[in-house]
Amino acid sequence: MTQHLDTVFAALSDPTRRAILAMLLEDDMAVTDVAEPFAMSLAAISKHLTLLAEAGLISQEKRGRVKWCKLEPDALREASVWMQGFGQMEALDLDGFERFLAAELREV
Amino acid sequence: MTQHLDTVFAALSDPTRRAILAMLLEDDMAVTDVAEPFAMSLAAISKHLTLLAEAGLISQEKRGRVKWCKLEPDALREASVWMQGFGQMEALDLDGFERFLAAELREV
DNA sequence: ATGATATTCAACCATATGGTTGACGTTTCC
DNA sequence: GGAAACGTCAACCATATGGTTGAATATCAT
Repeated sequence: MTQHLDTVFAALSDPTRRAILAMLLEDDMAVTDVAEPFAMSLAAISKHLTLLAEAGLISQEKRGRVKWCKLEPDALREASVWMQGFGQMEALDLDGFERFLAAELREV
Repeated sequence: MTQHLDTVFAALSDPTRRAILAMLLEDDMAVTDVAEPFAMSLAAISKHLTLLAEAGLISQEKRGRVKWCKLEPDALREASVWMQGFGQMEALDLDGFERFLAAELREV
């Protein structure tokens, strides 16, 4: 599990990859279309996409000669949970965290 | 802003650094005490701490010959906000977080 | 069949990262 | 003053990362 966090956070640490994720938020895209706005080679983008897929942040499905890239937002959840823990807890106070969560969930 | 996100996510991508952050959740610590549970040199831990400080995730204050390290959880907020942008975050999983944190600390 | 399109592969390069060791400057204590 | 504790610095090493280019592989269209 912590190894998975390694790859997720490493994937998020590059601005190109974060921009790609933001683009995929709008719609699924082919590799070539993902690459279009960037000032770098298609091969470089292809590598970035492979990395994102290995981190589970996107999935790729090949239909014909086109490989479609799809955002997988659930992969961010584990990392988000990890971070939320630091944001809300003053000390290692799981009771307090639990109370916070209960309140948070009631609001939804 | 995106440059700051680069350094925050990169800092979080290393398991040693995440373990250090988890330790600092409990209390402020001196560099030597942070290093104690790890099977690596003090110099290596010192470098990790420098990186965490540069990312704003911790602050360091020298009092006498001891340098105290303090968690700065607010630094995670920008990154957390970015991730929330991908929405569809399901309810936080408290049990999962608790298990994860225990595992993270055990790994040291 | 030919040619264009979509994507990856392989080799290469420069730089960053994570670790080591040993020497070094400070601060504390006796 | 001298020794021990705290921490960093500098040099070094191996590997990872982010990029390039050119060739290769599939697929589609004519």
